[in-house]
Amino acid sequence: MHVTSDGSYSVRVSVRKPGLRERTRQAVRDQLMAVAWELFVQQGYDATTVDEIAEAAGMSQRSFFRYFGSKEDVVLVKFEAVGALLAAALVERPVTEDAWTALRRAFDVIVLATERDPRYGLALLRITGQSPTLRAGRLEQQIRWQELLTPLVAERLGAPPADADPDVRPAAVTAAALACLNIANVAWMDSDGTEPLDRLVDDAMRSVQPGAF
Amino acid sequence: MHVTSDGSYSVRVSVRKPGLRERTRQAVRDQLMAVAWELFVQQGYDATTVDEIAEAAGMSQRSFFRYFGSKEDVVLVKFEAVGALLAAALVERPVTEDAWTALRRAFDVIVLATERDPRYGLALLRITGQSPTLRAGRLEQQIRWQELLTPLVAERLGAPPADADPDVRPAAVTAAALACLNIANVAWMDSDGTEPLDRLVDDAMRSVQPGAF
DNA sequence: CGCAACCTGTCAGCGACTGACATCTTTGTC
DNA sequence: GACAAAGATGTCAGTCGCTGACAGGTTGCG
Repeated sequence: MHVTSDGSYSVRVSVRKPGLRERTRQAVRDQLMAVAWELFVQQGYDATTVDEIAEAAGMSQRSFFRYFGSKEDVVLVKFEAVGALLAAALVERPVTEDAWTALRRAFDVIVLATERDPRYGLALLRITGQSPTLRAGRLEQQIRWQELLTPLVAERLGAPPADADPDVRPAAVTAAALACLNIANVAWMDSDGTEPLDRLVDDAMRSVQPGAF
Repeated sequence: MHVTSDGSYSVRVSVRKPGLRERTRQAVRDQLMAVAWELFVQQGYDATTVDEIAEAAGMSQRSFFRYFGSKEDVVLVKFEAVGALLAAALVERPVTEDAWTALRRAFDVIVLATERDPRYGLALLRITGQSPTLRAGRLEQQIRWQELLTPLVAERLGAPPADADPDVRPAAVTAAALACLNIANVAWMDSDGTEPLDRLVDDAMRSVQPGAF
């Protein structure tokens, strides 16, 4: 909040147009991500130091950390947006669909994006699979997705059958579905993108889906 | 391998009795874990430095790292054994049981251990929930469990229905079950151990179980 | 114009972790 | 019991990720 000379307040609402400052900031972020990406692909994640990235982008290490909270963030931010996309796709599904099917269909946004540019997805999975830190970070991101999707799944499941003070069902269903997605992704990566991701996700989710046994 | 003066070889087989050396080594490890545990409980994981742990155990920081690969390992080794226990419990289940039920029953070894000493389990979950590093490490451990259990689940599922070059079903089922276990554990912790873990695991796994919809 | 907000680099420091070296004890063998 | 290999330990120095504090420059806006 900023107090003007006449004593009135001008509160910044987030509906303001980007402004040059923020746009440059985002541009730098993007460039930093691009530079880091290239280095990671070339020499691996662990073998690349933050100093290298910063220097390649023409700035000090300290400035790098003003744009990203940590080294892994440069990669992991790529996953952040996906959570919101997934949630948006899920609410779009017709209410008549059961939770499991709706989740499967929501995953299509990932499947389609991957099919559109398999090499990018492949590289992303490979890089994030390299270091334990990154593997862990990806899992953490999945937890965020889960937290985002669970309330939406809860609506579809309806009220719990009985007392059940803490209803674990929505979280369980969501987590199970995400686990399937994850398995499919790994299998897809292991096949070098040969196997159709579409089918892998289907297989994974069908094998757990209600009525499979 | 050791070459003796007459030119013969004496190869050490791993079937040797513990020996004082290994026993002391294990004792030091245990003591290190105990000391660290106490410090973590008292002042938190992040607020505790490796130097503190080492000093409290009467050794140098360097020596600490000769017993544990990393700071998080001191806590995470506690999960290592559980994987083997889980696998052992799973093979014990009758072959007539379907994979999902067998997994549920295998999880009883965790449920029972937790009910026997709830405070320990509660503290363990709380500590590992503190730092992002530890949360991530716990997830990594679950991946180990998954790798251990997947082949066993594969046996129960039998041959894939058709071609299905890479059969994702065993991994999917295993991962989904572990996800349920995880959800139940978190819910149990959130309830401060009030809710019976037994029921939470049941609820979580039933909600995903085949035939639930 | 002038001022405040923002961005920058530099320096210093912490904490996790590692390699190398020297020292001392234990262990197995003759 | 002497001897040599193997193991354990401490110290030192160094890397890397990350952070706070300070000083100076640039930009946006009234």
